[in-house]
Amino acid sequence: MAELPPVVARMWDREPTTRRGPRPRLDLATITTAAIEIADAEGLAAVSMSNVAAQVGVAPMALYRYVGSKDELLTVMADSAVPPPPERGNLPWRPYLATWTRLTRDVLLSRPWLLELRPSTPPMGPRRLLWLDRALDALSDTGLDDGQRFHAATVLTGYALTDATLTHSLGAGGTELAARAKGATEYGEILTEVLDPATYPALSAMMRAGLLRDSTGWTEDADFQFGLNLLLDGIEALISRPAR
Amino acid sequence: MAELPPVVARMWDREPTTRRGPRPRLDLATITTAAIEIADAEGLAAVSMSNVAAQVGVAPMALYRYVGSKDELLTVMADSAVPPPPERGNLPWRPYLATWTRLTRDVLLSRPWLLELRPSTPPMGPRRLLWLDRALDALSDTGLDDGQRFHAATVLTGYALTDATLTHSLGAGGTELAARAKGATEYGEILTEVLDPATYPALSAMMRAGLLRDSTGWTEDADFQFGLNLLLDGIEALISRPAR
DNA sequence: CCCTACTCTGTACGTCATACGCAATTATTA
DNA sequence: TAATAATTGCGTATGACGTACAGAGTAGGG
Repeated sequence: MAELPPVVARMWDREPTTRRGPRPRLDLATITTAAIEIADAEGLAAVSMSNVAAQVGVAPMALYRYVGSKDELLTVMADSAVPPPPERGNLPWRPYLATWTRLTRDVLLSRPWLLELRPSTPPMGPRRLLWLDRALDALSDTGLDDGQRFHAATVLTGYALTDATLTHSLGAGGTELAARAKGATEYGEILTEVLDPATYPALSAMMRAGLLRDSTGWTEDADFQFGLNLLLDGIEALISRPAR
Repeated sequence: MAELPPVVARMWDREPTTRRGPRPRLDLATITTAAIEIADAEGLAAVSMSNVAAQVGVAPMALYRYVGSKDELLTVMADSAVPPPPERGNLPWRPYLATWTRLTRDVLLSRPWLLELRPSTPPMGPRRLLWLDRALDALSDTGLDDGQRFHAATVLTGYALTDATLTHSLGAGGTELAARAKGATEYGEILTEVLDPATYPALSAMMRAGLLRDSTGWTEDADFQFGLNLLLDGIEALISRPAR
């Protein structure tokens, strides 16, 4: 039986019920909520141990009774910031996974600081695992085996993340650099200006043809739909293929 | 015409050729190479302005004549660390994009610190754009329009990134937290222990069935292949669909 | 009632990014 | 050739940050 890392234990409320010493004035959820509020309001850079401690009315070092390090706090935040997954209802796998993936992307866009958080650990928190569970459940009628379903979900998550990253960086940038190059139009202009058609034939041709430049009728939503259908087509092709 | 951000200009050697003042003792490439060496050897955390400056034999503040901030340096690193894309030869689009995606993943796994790097900007460096160009080029015979090809490439990149992240975090972890939970086996054990079958029916069933636990015959490569074929199937379905 | 485990706090340390100003150096202009 | 202007490299300084450590107070177990 594997020993649980301390933070994981606290994420799942696996603390021993009775303990000595003064009763804790905080719990992990309070700290996490405060940290998330700061991140929502002022960005991830403002999430310092001092700021979080001030937000919950405690000295900075007190937080270390609940979290082993700032990194652990960020890990917990990355899980708690995720809302519950959508209800399945009696939707077939394909439309359910479509909204599932879209909502995953929307969460990332509504909390852009989640994009700056690179998970150094596979998901182990209750919220993200709940999302995973629902995706696997949606695929349970399809005849795919465990590994296939697991990876289908992984692929969809990855797509949501990629699309959110791209959309966000083309939209309202956060960094100074991104602020300078904000907007798909300006990005296209920069590329057009910098690319040598000899070494970048396909890309520069595409740019000169006006991709990303004339935004007439362009909706990022259509782009998302496109890639999503691509993935779902792939899954469908896999399902309707004879089992091996 | 869009003004180029200063670092972008330097990445593309768009500096005026003659300038006053002392001749620069460095250039951006030297600094970047040094920074990459440090990241390769000691990890991204060891890439501080002081360390990089020491590596090239200069005072820390001297670097700011070449880079506007540490963030910019990281951006440039993220581009320079990427090798040239594979040659197309006369491969059809599908096998070419298969190795293209696999190599993308391999690059990320051979330089894990690239995974920790948040791309806050769409790719604007010469190396990454070259990769993009080759993928677009491979799709040029397929009858897909510009937007479709662009997004197909995006999807493949995203998949490589997702898979590399997962593989890396299940393999040799970097963080303390990941070190504790290293290995797919132990990850599976943790999940099995922590999941309540009532709220996580699909996932806990899958775990009890032994996914991720008995690694007999399990190769991460097969997993990668699986997801990749899924995507390529999706693209293929799109190609053979009548144009709209 | 004392001991023991546990919580919170204040202080302190080392590191980091980077703002500012100065001296040295070179191309341009007079 | 001499003066000017631009630009580089460097030293110093600052404020913020993560966190190690030690002590004081608190509550349950014996």
